[in-house]
Amino acid sequence: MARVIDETKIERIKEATLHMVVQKGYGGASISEIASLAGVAEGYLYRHYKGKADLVHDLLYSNLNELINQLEQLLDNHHTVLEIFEQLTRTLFGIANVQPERIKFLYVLMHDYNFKIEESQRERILNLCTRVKVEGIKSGEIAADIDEEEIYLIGVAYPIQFINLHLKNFFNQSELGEGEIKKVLKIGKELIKK
Amino acid sequence: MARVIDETKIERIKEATLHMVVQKGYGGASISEIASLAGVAEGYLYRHYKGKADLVHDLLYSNLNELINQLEQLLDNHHTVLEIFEQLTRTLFGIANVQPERIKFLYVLMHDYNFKIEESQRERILNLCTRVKVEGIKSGEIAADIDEEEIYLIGVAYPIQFINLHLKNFFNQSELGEGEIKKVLKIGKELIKK
Amino acid sequence: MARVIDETKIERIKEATLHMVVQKGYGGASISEIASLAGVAEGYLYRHYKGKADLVHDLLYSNLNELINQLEQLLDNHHTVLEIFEQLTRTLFGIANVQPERIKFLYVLMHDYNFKIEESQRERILNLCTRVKVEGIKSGEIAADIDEEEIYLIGVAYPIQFINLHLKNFFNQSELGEGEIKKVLKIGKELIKK
Amino acid sequence: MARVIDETKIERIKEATLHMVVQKGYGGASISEIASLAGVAEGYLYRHYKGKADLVHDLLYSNLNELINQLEQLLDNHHTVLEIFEQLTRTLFGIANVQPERIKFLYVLMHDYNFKIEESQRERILNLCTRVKVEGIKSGEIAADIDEEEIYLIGVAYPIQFINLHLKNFFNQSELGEGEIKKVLKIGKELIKK
DNA sequence: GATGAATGAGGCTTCATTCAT
DNA sequence: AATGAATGAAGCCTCATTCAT
Repeated sequence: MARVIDETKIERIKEATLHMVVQKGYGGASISEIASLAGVAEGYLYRHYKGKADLVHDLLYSNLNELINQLEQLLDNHHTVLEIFEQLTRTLFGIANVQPERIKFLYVLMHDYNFKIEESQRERILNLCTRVKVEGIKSGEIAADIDEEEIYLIGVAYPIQFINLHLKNFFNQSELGEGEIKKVLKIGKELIKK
Repeated sequence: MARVIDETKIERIKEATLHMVVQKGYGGASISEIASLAGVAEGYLYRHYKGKADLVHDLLYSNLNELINQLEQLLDNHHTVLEIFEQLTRTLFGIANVQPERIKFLYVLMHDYNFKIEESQRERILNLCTRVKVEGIKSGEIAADIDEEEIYLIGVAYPIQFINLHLKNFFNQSELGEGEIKKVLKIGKELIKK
Repeated sequence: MARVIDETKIERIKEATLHMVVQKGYGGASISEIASLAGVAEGYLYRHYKGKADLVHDLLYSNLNELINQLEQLLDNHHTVLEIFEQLTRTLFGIANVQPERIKFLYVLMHDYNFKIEESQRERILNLCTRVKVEGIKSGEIAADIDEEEIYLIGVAYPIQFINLHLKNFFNQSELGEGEIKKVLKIGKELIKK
Repeated sequence: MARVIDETKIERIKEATLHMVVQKGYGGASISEIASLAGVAEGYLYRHYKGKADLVHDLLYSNLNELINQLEQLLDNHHTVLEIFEQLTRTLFGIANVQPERIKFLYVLMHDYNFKIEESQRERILNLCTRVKVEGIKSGEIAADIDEEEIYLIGVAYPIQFINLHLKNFFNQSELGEGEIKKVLKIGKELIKK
C-alpha cells in the first residue's frame, strides 16, 4: 500500500556519513551535509536512527563487526600465525584499495577518545588475539611471553596505522601494493621467534 | 611587568585548551569553557589567536615542536639506533606518566583527518628519520632496505599507539612501567638486523 | 460492513486524541502517537480531518455538544434552579469519576486562549443560562439581578474548577464523592435567595 | 570594561514571553517569536535562562510570587474575612485593568496540566488560606466546616475565572468596573455565615 | 589592553502533512 | 480505501566571534 522503504537511501546515508566523518571528524560532520550528500531529507535520518551519535555508532559497529567476522573466519581457516598475519594484512589492504574511506573511518573513530568500541566487540577482539596467542605458543611459532596486546598492535593496529600514513601521504608514498604488504609483514615476522 | 602577567595567561590558555580538547575532542571543546578554565576573558583569546582552529593548531604545533626538539637533541647525543629507540621510548613514556594529556592530545590530533601537521614539521620528522636510517645503515645496525617510514612507525607511532591503548585501558593494563618499555623496545629491536 | 469498521476507527482516534491531549497538552500530543495509539495509519487521519487543529477542534466541539445536550435535557426535566444545579453538578461529577479525562480535556481547552468555543455553542450555553435565569426569577428562587454570567460561573465553571483542583491534588484531596458534591452545591445554594 | 547588562532587554524578554504565552499558549509560543518581539537575538535568551521551560517557569514563579506577597501583606493589614476578600478582589481587578495579560498569563498556566506550580508556592497559598480560615472561624465570620479549598476557590480562583470570562468576552461584557467587583464579592459574601 | 555582553549562523531534532503505492 | 515512507519547515539550542565599554 504505502511506499516501500527505499534501502538505497539508507545505503546512501551510510556512505555519506562515512565520508563526512572521515572528511571532518565526528564533530565536524553535520547532519544537514550528510543528508544533502545522500540526497535525502534531513528528517529522514531520524526515521532510522535516534540521532547523530546513534547513526555513527551504528556505522562503526557494523563496520567493525564485518571486519571481526572476517577475522574470525580467517582464524578458522588458517592455522599458523604467519598465515594469519598475512591474510589479515591482505584483508586490510584489500579494503584500503577498494574502499579506502572504510579504513579511514575505522582509523578516525578508533583514535577518538569520545568513541568507545562496544564492550562486546572489544571482547571479541580480545578473544581473537587470545586464539592467535594460544595457537602460536602451542605450535612454537611465538614466544611464551607474547601477549594479546602485542598481537593486536602488530596484527591490527600497525597495518591500519601504516595504511593511513599512506593514505595521508605522510611520506609521499601513496601506493598500497605488494611491496607495502611485504613491509608490514616484515614487522609481524620479527615477532615470530627463531 | 605587564608582559609577565600576559605570559601566564597565554600559558593558562594553552593548558586549558589541551585539557578540554583531550576531554571533549576538538568539536566538543568550547571557547567559553577554555576561557573560564584558564581564568581569562573569552575576548582575550582573540587578541592572540585568530580563532579556535588557530588556537588548537598553534598548540599542536608547539607541542609537536617541543617533541621534535627533544628528538633532535637525542639524535645529537646518541648514536646507535638502539640507543635512540630506547631514549625515544623513555621520553614518550616519561611524558605519558607525567603529562598523560599531552600524549593524548598528540594522539588525538595526529589521527584527525582535519589537522594536518605543518609541512615544515613533517619535513623535520622526515629528516630525523633519514638521519636514523643513514646512521643505522652506516653502522650496520639496520638493513639497507629499511626506510624512513618504518623508522617513524616503529620509533614514534608504535610507542604512541601503545601508550594510548594503555591510557584507554583497552586491554585492561593501565600501567606504563619498565615492563611496558621493554615490550615496546622488543619490537624496535626486531627491526635491527642480526 | 466496511462502514462499521470505519466508525470504530474514528472512535478510536477520538479516544486516543483525548488521551494524548490531556496527557501532553495540545502542542505535546503528536499525530503519530495518536495514530499509533488508535491503531490507525497516520495518513488515515487526514481523510477525515483537515489537520491536527481540526481534529482537536472537532473533538472539543463534540464533547461540548454532548455536555450541552445533557444540560438541555436536564433543563427540560427539572424545573427548580436548585434541582438543576444539583443534577448538573452530579452530571459533571459522574463524568469526572468515570471518564476523568473528558473533564480534564474540557478544562484544558476551555482555558486555552487558542481554542475558542464555536459561536453556536456559546449561544446555546448562553440560552441555557437564560432559561435557568428566567425560570429562577419566575419561581422566585433567584434574585432579579442575577445574570447569565453568574449562573454559568456558579453552575458550570465552578464545578469544573473544583473537580480539576481535585484531579490535580492541589489540596491533597483527590476524592470526588458525595461530600464534595455537597460542598459545590453549598455555593450554588448561596446564590439562591432567601 | 565590557558592556553592562541591558536590563531593559531582560524586561522586554519577559514582556514578550508573557504576551506570546497568552496569545499562543506555552507550546505555541516560540523562542524565535519571543526574541524578535523583544528585539533581542535568539541566543541572548539562553544567557539568562536555561531554556524555554526555564524562562516561562521563572516568569510564572515571579508573577505568582508578587501576587502571593501582595496577598500576605493584605492578610497582615486586614482582619475580617470580608475585608480580605474585598481587597483581594480589588487587587486582582486592578491588575486586570492595568496589565490584563498578567492575569491572562496566570490563568493560562494555572490551568495547564503540564505546568505545576512550585511546591513552595503551593504551600504559601495553602498557608494563606489557612490563616483566612482560622481567623474567620475565630471571629465567627465563617462556618467551622469551611475549608482551605473553598476559600481558595471563592477568594482566588473565582475572581480569576470571572475576569478571564470578561477578557474573553464570553458574555459580551468586557468591562471590569465597580459593578463587576460587586458581583464577585456577592459570591464571597454568601460564603460568610450569618 | 582587557572584558564579557550580545549576536546570529548553523547544529540537531521533531512532527504535521503529503503522496506513491 | 488505506497505508506509512518521506518530506521539510520550523523549533530549540549552542557557541565561535564581535565590539561597545
